[in-house]
Amino acid sequence: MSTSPISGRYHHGDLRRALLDAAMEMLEAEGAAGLGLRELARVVGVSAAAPYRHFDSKIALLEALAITGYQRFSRMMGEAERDSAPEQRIATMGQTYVRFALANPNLFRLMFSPDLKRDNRPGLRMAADAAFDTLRAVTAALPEGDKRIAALKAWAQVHGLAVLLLDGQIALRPNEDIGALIAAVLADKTGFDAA
Amino acid sequence: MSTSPISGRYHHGDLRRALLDAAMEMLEAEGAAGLGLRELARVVGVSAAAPYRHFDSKIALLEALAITGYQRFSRMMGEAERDSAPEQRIATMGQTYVRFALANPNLFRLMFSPDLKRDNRPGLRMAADAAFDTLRAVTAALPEGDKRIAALKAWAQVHGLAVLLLDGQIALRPNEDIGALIAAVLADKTGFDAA
DNA sequence: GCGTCATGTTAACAGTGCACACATAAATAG
DNA sequence: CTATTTATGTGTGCACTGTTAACATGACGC
Repeated sequence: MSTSPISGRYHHGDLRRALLDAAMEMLEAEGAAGLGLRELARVVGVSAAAPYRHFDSKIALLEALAITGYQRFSRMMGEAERDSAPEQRIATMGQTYVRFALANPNLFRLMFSPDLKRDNRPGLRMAADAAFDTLRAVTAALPEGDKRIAALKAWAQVHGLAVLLLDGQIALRPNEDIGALIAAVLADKTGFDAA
Repeated sequence: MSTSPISGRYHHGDLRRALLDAAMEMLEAEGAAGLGLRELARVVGVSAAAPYRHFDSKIALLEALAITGYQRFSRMMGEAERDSAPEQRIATMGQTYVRFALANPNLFRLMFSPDLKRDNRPGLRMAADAAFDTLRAVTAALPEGDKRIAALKAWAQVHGLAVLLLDGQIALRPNEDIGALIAAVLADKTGFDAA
């Protein structure tokens, strides 16, 4: 926590930042459901109603967290895109996608939470669109054929892998390298035809 | 709702069933977070504490719902396996997987919820294992090569597709047939090599 | 009929999100 | 520099939640 409240003051100084920082920690520690506004206020050392001066509701707070999540995600994906040769681009970005999810499980879950999408405030939509634009840029690097299907397939593979790993559904072998696993799954050429 | 409480009686008759039925409806309507034990009791026409005679906690109730979810899922996947020629097996079961998710969004989400997995009661584990055993049986039908990777890839594809569709992340074209989309993604042979 | 026990009820506790009126201090106008 | 407006934090209260404990009811075996 980088904020120093200078305790005892009536006005906090930068409560919004302090709330966001503490909330992000609580989110990763307990999940979105375990993040309580009152507990959050308690942690930051402020009254229970104070957070409402900065966030309309709990969902608005979560939305702000999700937005910074999209920004981090976007930045990482952008770096992955720039730092990789065109042929490796998709593999590298796939790795980055899954690694981001594994590094920030609850933030990742929050970003894809339908509860947030429900009352779609524009801020979230914009951040999400910006992040996914980075993904869409990869479509160009896809092999020939139906690019939309190929893109969907790549996204589904990567996202499915991330979610299954997050939920502990995939049993990793002892000392197994996750990166190698991701690479193997992405590179696999098996097709499951209906004939 | 198939249960008739014969209103006015002190003892309900089959409260457990009534609770499960109503809870399943509420789950699909509102999601697991929106399912309240008190509201549930109110709907069934019973006091707020009554459900605790049949379920230790809210999480236990959700667990029971998830178990019947796994049973339905297992049954559908089993039928898909039996009713399909070996070459089409994977495609058909993939279709079934995604269709189940789309037909029971919140139940599907609940089944994969990490909150349930956290305090892993044996009943849930068994139901889940039984369901996934049906999936594991398909591994045999996979093409040659590293079967584990191919199985993981298939699972990730199908699960990712289901989750992305559920969360409204995939924009469907007007009048687009979901079945065709699933089939196209599954059949696609694009591999994303790292060289 | 009598007791036992499963299954209901009522009441209470601790916790939550949120809204209101009020207090304080920082910013701004004169 | 003072006066007033505005931003920000406090206190209190409401309606709701999950959960527990003590008590009531009635179904079932003797």
